[in-house]
Formats: sequence, structure tokens, C-alpha cells
Amino acid sequence: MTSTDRTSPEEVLHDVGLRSTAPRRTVLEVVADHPHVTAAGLAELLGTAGHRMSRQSLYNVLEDLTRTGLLRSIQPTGSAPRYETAVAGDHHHLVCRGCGTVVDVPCAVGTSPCLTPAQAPGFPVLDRAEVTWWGLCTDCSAPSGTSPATAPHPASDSWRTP
Amino acid sequence: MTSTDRTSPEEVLHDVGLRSTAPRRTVLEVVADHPHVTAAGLAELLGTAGHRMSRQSLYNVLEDLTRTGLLRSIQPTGSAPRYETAVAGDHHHLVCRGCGTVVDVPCAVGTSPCLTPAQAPGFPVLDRAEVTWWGLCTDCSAPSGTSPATAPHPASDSWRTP
DNA sequence: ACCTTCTTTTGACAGAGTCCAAAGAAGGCG
DNA sequence: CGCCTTCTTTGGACTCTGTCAAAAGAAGGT
Repeated sequence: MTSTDRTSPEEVLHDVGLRSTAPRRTVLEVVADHPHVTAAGLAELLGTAGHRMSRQSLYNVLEDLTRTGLLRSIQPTGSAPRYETAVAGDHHHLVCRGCGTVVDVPCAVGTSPCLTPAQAPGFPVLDRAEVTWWGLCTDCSAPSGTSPATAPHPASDSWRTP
Repeated sequence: MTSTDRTSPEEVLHDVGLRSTAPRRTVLEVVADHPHVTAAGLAELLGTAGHRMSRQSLYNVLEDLTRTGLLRSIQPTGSAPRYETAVAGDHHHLVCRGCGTVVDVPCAVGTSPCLTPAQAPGFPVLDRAEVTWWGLCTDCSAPSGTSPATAPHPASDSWRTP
């Protein structure tokens, strides 16, 4: 919703060679305000915000924005793909086993160590490392009083406890 | 198919409190012989091997074995969940963008660096780090002669190029 | 303004995974 | 050894997520 970006959605879209259309601008804004949202969650957000859009369009837009690098998708095991704006600066993710909440974390040790495996047999090209930490958030690690692992956090849509 | 394990499937199942049944033993063996297999691929392997099993049973078994720690599931973005036997020794994964092949890689820098994020705001409990490197395997990075990125590797079932 | 090209819509479709109730094995106990 | 309880498996219908293909509709350059 907030449109206080350094570069406007139109500009950003144009820069990557995509036409500036309402669905794309809207998706960009909503994802920026709701990082780690799933396609389904996004559809709901768009719906309640009055921006009706066909399912196919949503998937088209997500695919276009992801392919051109404006969005990035992650898929923690057991969850549907989640989207986030591809901001500069590498960061990784922290996922709660209990409620599925995803939190950004700056890359652990600068850049190098995380990006180079000890050995890469048969893989001449390596361009990206994706790190996911698993644990329990404050709520879910609480002494079973507030909202333990058995009660999924409302912020997480359709989460399957592994 | 090879049953030359240090501990027999029956024993292993019993140790985690699961009854030793044919479907479970079979799944354990097949996954051991085919690391990074998807549920669908597993169903096919089981079928051709003559071990018929309902889809529901397969999912039940996978869920049970995963929950008890005998199997581990990973889900590279864009792929269905893949299963592997939870062998001792941390290792991570190397995924080819072209054909989807997944390869095991020993943990990059021993244990510590990869397992501790710079900061974990709101996450008191952190138990596991999952690292996935993205790149191109030898075949897919070849000078467009043998089997480039446009021709998915036969070993990969239903792969969507991102 | 016009025309080409790119986007969106619509509706049908495919695949993966889940829910539920009933039938069937495992294994403990007498 | 045989019964009984409990855990597993089966089968079928169903939901959800994502895809395909063709036609209608906007963007934007000339």
C-alpha cells in the first residue's frame, strides 16, 4: 500500500522490459508490504484490497516478476512457494517449525563462506546459495501457554507441521 | 534393493517406535537406493518393482518415516518434496537449474559457521540449517551440444525451469 | 489515431496431497 | 496358541495449487 519507494513501480517494471500494468504494480506493492507471502495468500490480500485478478494472471505476474528478478521465490520444505521483493543485499531465511513464520536474516558470514561448498563434483557453475534455518519462534517455543506449536500462527496460511 | 545395511530395516523401525511393516521396509530400502526421489517418483519405482501400495499409504509412510527422523525431506524451489535417508553427518544440496538433479555435498566449513546466523531476532530455538546451492551441472553447462538446459535430464521428474 | 505486440481473462484441465471410514495386519497378553 | 487391542493400510471422493490454450483486451511506438 505504501508507495514511498525510491523508484516507482512503473519505473522498475520498465527497467526490466515489462509493461507497466495495474496487476503488476499492485502485486509489486502488496508483496513489498507482505514479505514471504504465498500465491494463495497474495490472492486473498488482493481480493480484500479490491484488486480483483484472475488466478492465471496472478501466476503470470508472479512468473514474470520472478523471471526478471524483481521478485524472488523461496520454498521452505512443506510450504507453498513464498515471494519477496528481491532487495539488494543477500539475506537468508529463518523458518519456524511451529507456525511457519519466515523471517529475514542477513547473510551469516559476509559473503564468501556461505557461497562456496567444500567441493562441487560435477557442477562447474554455481551462482547462488540459499540458506534456511529451522527453529521455533518466541511464541511457539513458549512454555505451552500462549500459542504453542499445536496452534498455528494466524499469519501463516495452510501450514503443515513436519 | 541392497539389504547390506549396518542395521536392518526392521530394527531401525522398531527403534523409533514404529511397527515393522512391508510398506515401510520397502520405502526405506527404495529411498536408500534412490536419494532425492519425489513421492511421485517413489510411487513409480515401487510400482515397477512390484510393490503395489495405495497413494495414501505412501504418504502415510513418508510422513511417519520423516516424523521419526528416518527420512528427511527437502524441497528445492520449484520442485516437489524430495526424500533421502537421514544418514549421519550433515550434508547439504546442490541443485542444477537445468535438469533439476540434486547432489549431496558435505557441509562447507565443518559445522559452526553454517549453523549460526549472524542474528536470530525472535527465534530462541534454532536446530537445523539447510543449505542449497544453485548452479548448472556438467551436462547442462556444456557448450550447447550434449544436453543443454533446454532438455531436462531424464533423471528429473517434472521439473519447472525457473 | 492506428496497429502491432504484450497482457489479461476465461474455463477446462492435470497433478499433488488430504480426509474419512472400513478392512486388514502386528504384536501383547492371558 | 489364540484372542483382542491398537496401529496400518486401503479405497474413493475431494480440495487445492498450478497449468494449458485460445480469445478478448490494454500499452505504447510510429
